[in-house]
Amino acid sequence: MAREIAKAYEPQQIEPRWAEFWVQEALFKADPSAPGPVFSIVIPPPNVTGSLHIGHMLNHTEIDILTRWHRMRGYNTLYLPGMDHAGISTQRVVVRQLAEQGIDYRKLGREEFESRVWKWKEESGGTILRQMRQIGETCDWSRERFTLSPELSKVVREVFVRLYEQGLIYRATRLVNWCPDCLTVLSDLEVVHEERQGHLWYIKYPIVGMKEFLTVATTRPETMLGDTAVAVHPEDERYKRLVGKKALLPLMNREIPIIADEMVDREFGTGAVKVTPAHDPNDFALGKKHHLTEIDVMTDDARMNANAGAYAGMERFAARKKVVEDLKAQGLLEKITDHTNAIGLCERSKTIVEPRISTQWFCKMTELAAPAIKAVEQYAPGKEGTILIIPDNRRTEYLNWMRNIRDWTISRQLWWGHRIPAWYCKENKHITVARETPGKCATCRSSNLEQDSDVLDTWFSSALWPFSTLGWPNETEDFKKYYPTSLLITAYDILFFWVARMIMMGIHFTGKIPFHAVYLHSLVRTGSGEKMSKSKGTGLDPVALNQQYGTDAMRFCLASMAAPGTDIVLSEDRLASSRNFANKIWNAARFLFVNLDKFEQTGAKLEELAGPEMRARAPYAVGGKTPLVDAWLFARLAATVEMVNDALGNYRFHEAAQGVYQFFWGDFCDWYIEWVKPELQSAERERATVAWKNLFAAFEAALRLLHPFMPFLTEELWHQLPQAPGAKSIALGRFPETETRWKNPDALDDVAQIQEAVTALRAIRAELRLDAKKKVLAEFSTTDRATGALIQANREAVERFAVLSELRIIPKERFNAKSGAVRTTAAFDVRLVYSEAVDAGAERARLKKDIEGLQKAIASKEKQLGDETFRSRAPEKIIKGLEATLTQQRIELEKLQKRLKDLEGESQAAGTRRS
RNA sequence: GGGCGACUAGCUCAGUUGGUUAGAGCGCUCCCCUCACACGGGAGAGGUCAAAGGUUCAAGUCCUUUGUCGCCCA
Repeated sequence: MAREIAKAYEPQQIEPRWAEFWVQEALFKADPSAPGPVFSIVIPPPNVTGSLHIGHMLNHTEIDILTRWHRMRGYNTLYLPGMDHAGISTQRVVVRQLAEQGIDYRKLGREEFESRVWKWKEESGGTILRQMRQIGETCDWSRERFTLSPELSKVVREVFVRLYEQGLIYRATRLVNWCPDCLTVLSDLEVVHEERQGHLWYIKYPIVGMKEFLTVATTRPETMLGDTAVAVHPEDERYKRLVGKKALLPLMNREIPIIADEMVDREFGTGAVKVTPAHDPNDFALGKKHHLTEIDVMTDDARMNANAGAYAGMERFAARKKVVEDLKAQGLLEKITDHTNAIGLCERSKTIVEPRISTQWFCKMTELAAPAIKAVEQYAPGKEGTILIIPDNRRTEYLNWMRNIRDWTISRQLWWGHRIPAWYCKENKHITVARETPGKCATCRSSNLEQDSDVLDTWFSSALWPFSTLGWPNETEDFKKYYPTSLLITAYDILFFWVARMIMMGIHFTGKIPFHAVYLHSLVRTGSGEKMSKSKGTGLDPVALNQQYGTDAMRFCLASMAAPGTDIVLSEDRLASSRNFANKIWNAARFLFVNLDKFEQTGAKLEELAGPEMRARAPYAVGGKTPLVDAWLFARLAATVEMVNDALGNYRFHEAAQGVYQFFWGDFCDWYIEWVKPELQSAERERATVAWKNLFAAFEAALRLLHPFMPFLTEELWHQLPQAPGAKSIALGRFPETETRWKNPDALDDVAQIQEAVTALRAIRAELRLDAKKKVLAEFSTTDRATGALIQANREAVERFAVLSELRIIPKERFNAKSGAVRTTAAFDVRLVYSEAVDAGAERARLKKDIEGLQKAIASKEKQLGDETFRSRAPEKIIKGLEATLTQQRIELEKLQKRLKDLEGESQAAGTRRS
């Protein structure tokens, strides 16, 4: 049967087919009752609003590589997909859409709004999950979860109630981070800091009863309208006499006390600061300490309220401008200086966060954090209940953050999310927290109840994800089998948002860690090193790039750059090189299939030559002896397999990817295929058959090795090879393990030596600019008999690789190093017998350079080996190795020097003749 | 302000416990459309490993200081 295969690799033709196949066949559905060790991983739930960006692509590539790898190694594997309801983001999206239709969401009312969001979610939410199917992620789609589903919402409520009953959730009035655009409170983590160029305004506050002023410096003059004190440092000699007196607050004409507190920084501004307890965290603390009044001068959307007197109704920055103008007009503005300050922005809307006094729900963290710290601190391989965080510097970051953790604001003034299960009775404002909607107040039995209107922080439900998705609090089969999960892979920028909270909640509620290890991967940056951003238009769109270069190329590219701890700078050049790799493999397969037709004409059957049972017994021997290059190929394969398994076990994706690349391209294509081409056509039936079997066996094993990185390409090609009856997918095949019988150090050495000879001969050709097709005579000489025999035995291959008419192996005495073009190594000399003149100048320059390098290397070794302390302290192995290398280098140097001398003699002789 | 990281070839990056002439991909130079592949083959050029000190028989690798850039926390 002739196999039709396109000349070039066209991912667009093959990817959709397999993506659909994997989903249709439900190949990756987990079975808790199946045997084998467990590998389970839950997706870091992407936002329901999101679409696949390059960061997901990296994250999912790593997850899927490890998932496929474990599955192929016989693990009972679960990769659980799902989504996060993304409170603020989703609400913002739908509010904006409604606004575009001229609808004010508040007028719709809560219920109607919620149903609109659900409708939006069903229709256009969850793009990412569709994209994940497209890119062939091996999720168990039957176990898809959503944080706001009825099941998971029940878990959220259960957890909230338990924490409340345990005293770990409480309601309090605090100064919180308020986003005037999202109109909700934010946790500390949702506020991002940014350095901005601003000003310091120096404002003169008249002192009551004195003809003096106290000048304060502030970065936010509009907040002065809410000042309730002025503070100085108690030791500050400049102001000691003023403490206890009153200042008259300009513009408001309110008398406020001048207080002393050690919190005041004497170096900042004038050393005197205005105190606005309702609008600044430090001032809030100061206010509590000194029992100051808290005057909130703003509305929830950051306009000045009635407490701001004449400024009421003005937007905060307009108010700032007006306040400054008015102060100036009254002669109370001393000066304005430049000042850089860190301002807090809402992570979502990028609006400047307003510190604001507000009653919210909080989660106590120190108690939850303690065991979560311990679990990471006490990590040791195999130690029960401990968690490995890699890379190591992230572990330190985690511990530092956890040790200084602060209470978490968990309520949000939104409509989209898990509504807080707390009810207040209208009469007495008693709080009732319950799993089911209560009929009566738990305290006063009033039936006049109203549920808290707020919802929970989205991250509150994400924190439960590793166990809520598996059925907790029920002891389900899934929970028993797959929890704790094996691993969490996520980007390091959400270490605190997700990972830390998952660990705390996991341990607290299940008594077990949520995962055994956390691998934190890098961020993908743009060419200029910035974090990719859709809004700035600097993000690469993975979907478009997958379309263009192939998902396999994208996966391989990301994997090959994913060194732990380093950010990835992705470029299209790099992507193209991965695509080229895919094409290389495609064409190697094409070579097999194209040539197979010829072979089949002799009556051979591929199924017999390359079926699974046959492949399993490779490498094959001819007349009882495995051909050198076949032994070499399988030895290289064994080394690669070992390396890849080791690298993947240690999250060293880049090493694994580069190992496969090197094997497939360097060893398999560049050397092996070229080497065995004549064998495949050999008139000797046994030789040809053996070559075919080994070729197929190695290729198929390499496909399985590559499969986790390039699933589509390998699936496509695998199906074109003869497989066992009923074998459905390469993804369910076995990942190669190191076969001891493949190992063969002698074959590795021998082929390396042959390659060295070939390279030397090719180098001479290149230097002489010989026509690539012109066959020339060459001589090979060595003092080592084994080397001579080796080259003799593989003469045909060397002749073909170096395009020689003949390679003569001649004794050293007969080797004429003086004429023709020569290359020399410690082990052998080669020479092209070529009548035309060699460019002696270039040859001399090259020799001199090589000699210089060798001399340097030799000198440093001689110095080292001559040192008694070195000899007494360095390990035997190092000394022996050094000595061996030194001997080789001395031989080589001597030969090169002789060659140089000969050349110089020649040119001198030529010069003499000329004169 | 506190903590962390990076600086290696023109570019983007590897380099696991200190140990024998420091590697890859892209780009560059030269030759070749050889019957799997020009998304290819072959041969090359290119680095005093940011700077200065120190520890050591031995430093890209460990320590200190400096410079430049970046990140996290407050």
